[in-house]
Amino acid sequence: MAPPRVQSAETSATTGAKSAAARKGAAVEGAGPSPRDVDAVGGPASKRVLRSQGRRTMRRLLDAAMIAFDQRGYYDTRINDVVKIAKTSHGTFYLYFSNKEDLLRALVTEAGIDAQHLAGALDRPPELGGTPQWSDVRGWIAAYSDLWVRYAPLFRAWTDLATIDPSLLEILRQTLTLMSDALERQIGLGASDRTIDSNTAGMAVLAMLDRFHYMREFVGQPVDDVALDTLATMIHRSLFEGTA
Amino acid sequence: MAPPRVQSAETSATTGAKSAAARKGAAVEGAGPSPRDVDAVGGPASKRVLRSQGRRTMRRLLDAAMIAFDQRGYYDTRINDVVKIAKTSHGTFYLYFSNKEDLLRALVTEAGIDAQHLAGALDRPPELGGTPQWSDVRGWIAAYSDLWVRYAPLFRAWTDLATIDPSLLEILRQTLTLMSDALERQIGLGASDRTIDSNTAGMAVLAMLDRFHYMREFVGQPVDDVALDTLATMIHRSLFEGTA
Amino acid sequence: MAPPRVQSAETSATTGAKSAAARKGAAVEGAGPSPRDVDAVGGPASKRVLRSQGRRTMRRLLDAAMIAFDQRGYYDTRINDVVKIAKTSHGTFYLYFSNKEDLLRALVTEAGIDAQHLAGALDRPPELGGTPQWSDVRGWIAAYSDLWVRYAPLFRAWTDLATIDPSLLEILRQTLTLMSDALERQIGLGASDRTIDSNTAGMAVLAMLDRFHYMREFVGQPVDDVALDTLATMIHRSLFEGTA
Amino acid sequence: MAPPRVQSAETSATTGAKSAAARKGAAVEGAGPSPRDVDAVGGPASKRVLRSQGRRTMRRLLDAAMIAFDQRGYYDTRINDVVKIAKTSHGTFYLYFSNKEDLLRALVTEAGIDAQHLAGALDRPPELGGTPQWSDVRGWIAAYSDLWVRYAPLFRAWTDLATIDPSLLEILRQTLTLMSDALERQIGLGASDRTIDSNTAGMAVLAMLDRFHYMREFVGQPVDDVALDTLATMIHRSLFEGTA
DNA sequence: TATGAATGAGTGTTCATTCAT
DNA sequence: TATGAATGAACACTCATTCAT
Repeated sequence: MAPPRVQSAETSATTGAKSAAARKGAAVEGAGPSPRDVDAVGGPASKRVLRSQGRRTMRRLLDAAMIAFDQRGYYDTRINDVVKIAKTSHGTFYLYFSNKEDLLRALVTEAGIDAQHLAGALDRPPELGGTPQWSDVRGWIAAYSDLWVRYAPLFRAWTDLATIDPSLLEILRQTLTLMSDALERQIGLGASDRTIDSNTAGMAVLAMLDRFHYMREFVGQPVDDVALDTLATMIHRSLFEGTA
Repeated sequence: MAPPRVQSAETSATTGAKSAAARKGAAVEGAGPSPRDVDAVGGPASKRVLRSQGRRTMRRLLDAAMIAFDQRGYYDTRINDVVKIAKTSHGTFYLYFSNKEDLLRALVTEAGIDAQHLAGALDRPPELGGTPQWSDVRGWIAAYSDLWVRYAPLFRAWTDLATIDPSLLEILRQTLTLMSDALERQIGLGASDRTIDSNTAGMAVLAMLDRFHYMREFVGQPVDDVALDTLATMIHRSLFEGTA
Repeated sequence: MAPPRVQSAETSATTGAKSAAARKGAAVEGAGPSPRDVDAVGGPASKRVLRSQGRRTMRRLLDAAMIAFDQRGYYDTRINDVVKIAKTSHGTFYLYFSNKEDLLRALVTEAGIDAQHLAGALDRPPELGGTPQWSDVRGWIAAYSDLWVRYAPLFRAWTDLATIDPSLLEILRQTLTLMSDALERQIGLGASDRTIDSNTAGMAVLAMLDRFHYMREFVGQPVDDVALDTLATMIHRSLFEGTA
Repeated sequence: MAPPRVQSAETSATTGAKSAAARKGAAVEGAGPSPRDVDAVGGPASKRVLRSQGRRTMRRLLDAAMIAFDQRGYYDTRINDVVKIAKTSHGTFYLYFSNKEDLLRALVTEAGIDAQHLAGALDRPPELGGTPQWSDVRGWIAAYSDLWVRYAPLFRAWTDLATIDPSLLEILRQTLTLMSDALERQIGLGASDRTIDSNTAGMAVLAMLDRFHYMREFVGQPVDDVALDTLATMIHRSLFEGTA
């Protein structure tokens, strides 16, 4: 029914960026959107085995939630908003999720899985071996950008998600660490000098990528290829230049 | 949840960083914590002219709010929490602020003023003229770090603040732009090559600094001098190295 | 305070008056209590489509409000009082009305509709054609009296209702004008002399009827047939006597 | 300072009516506005002996209340509104009145005294002896109209005042009875036939006069001489015509 | 006598969650 | 499996009244 993504791939600014990345740099395989079929999330809240109708309803609710969070933010989203968008009823919601938090957890888990794929993809030797090249960096960035855009409502709300419940916080922390560590290892490959602490650097790169997307959106200039190229240059210079 | 991090400058983790910065790099003058006397905020919500007692109560409420936001986040803070911390009554709160949002606006305005001071301080020629040196960069970072720590609860909630009301959003957008532009100008001083779009770079630096603080706090390793040094090196390399 | 006077037509004090009127004078057809079935008020506050259960609950709330307004007056009635009488919950109330004002508007609208029926019934030629006879006048009075008694709590509160919100004021003004104009036309039928301004006279008759009911109730002598007969005589004399 | 009347005599529609009445009909002596000097209301709430400054403050509060009631109605008037208009402070209010009701009682008492004067004035033989003439009736009406206009905010709120507290209710009932009885006696002077119950008639006349003023104001056409003349004719006809 | 500040009981309203059909 | 209706705890906000100066 409704497309599972808040922004359809066709209109997404950085999807363009991504395919550009595929040309310009090395694509990070496996980081693309995992085909999100109806079974993707087992049924976080219920033990019930879902039949196909049930699975469809659940998917509708998840997608609706994503739309609602995108429009009003997590805190200002009411169960009411979600069920209205999903064109279902209040009671039905609680057939699939035990509460709002549970719904959120399901979404974050989905996003976490995609993020872990990305981390896994990062965690492999550079194209030409040895020190990562500009094109490698550009590839990471493209992949991250894609992820960000796909889950923008969750990324935007990140800060608050963390305060909502411990289990959520744990997912977030693990995902963050996973990606940060993967980056750290890549950075370690090239860092000849000891002026740079690769642990710090990994997180700094992640921080920049994450917040840059948010800020650009905030000031009304969504990220484009030019911007991503500049980021790639900055990161490559700061980490790998002169280490040849 | 998070430890109450709203503290006097003397005990702040990164205050150490700051004084270190003063030694290691060039301090950015004027960016230090403006002595926050009782008159700082005129009286954002009320037209009432406040006498000294009234001003003190208002200050108590603002400080209490900062503590409460720090402990539970904006959304989970109840007016009740604020007045309890401020040791005053429910009714008194509404004597000074028309609602929670209004209170938030007052705090954000305060922070915005400090941020503008910082932006102003950034906007001056490097110590030795010409291209900014590592010590200059280290100075910026120290100043920003200080600001972040002082207003951590607000910075953390940034994303959501923006969704709360338009006037708030405007303050945030202006502040962000101001700082980003100041950085952009500094970056323009050194960028000999055109591979880097200094506008993008300015925001990227800001993004990195902002989110890095949040992430480190998030994983339980608050920012320290070592980290800030690494950031300085990364930024300096990415923007000014080889442009001598 | 005042005895709960919201009763079924069968027990109403002036219903006696009305049936008396039917004997003594010409009944004003169509002005009787329209059978107030459950669908009477569509659903003033909500866009929700109500099923039969919902409609019953709404009716319960409307009736309860009438009782509560009768007992304590509009201003001193708490939502709490209404829901207690309706034997429902606080939350349910807000499912049907957006607030106390909205509830009031629904009631006034209902009353307005009945009043318009009455005005319509007034607006027809006298029984014998030509100048209205005493029995015609007695008929008007009986009909009005019935209306007043049925909606006594609203009539009593009239003055204040007008100050509550503009939409309410508009309903009231229209209803008043409608009835006043209908009377004016009737009066015009008989007024041979120009000493009497029939516009003024129409409103004066309405004023007398309305306030007389209130005052008698106020001094503890509810209106009876004797009183209504005297009123009929006064009005008939003042407007139509000697105009044969 | 502020004129003690809500409408100054010069601009009042029916003050014109009154002086007209003085020409057209027989003035009802003693019913004019009693000169309302500063001592008029002793100090209903406090036992304190007021000095001249205190008396002035009290007067300011009473006048302010009248203005506020006129603008927003009794229920929507806050102590705050009153003290703002009186240009005094919250605390001061409670120096003179023990609460809002007390303030209201003071005003109603004032009005009650004026009304009793009017009733007394009514209670005297007609100008020419025997049956009251048109000019007598016109005189009553003029006097009543004056009273109504002067205390319009209270007359308008009448219905609700009655529900506020028993002592208020008592004042109102007495005043109403007093006037109604005076009228009844006048009517009795002329009623040759027994078709009319003079008790009913007295209250009916009062009812008409009272509500007519309100309704005309309500539809935006304040009472004028033409209207009062028509009322006089109607009342005279209904009660005294053909009884010569 | 006057005043700005403080108080807190009382009330309206929201909304996640459960129930009955 | 789906739904409209019902619930009530939780919270925001008001405002008459008291207090301290």
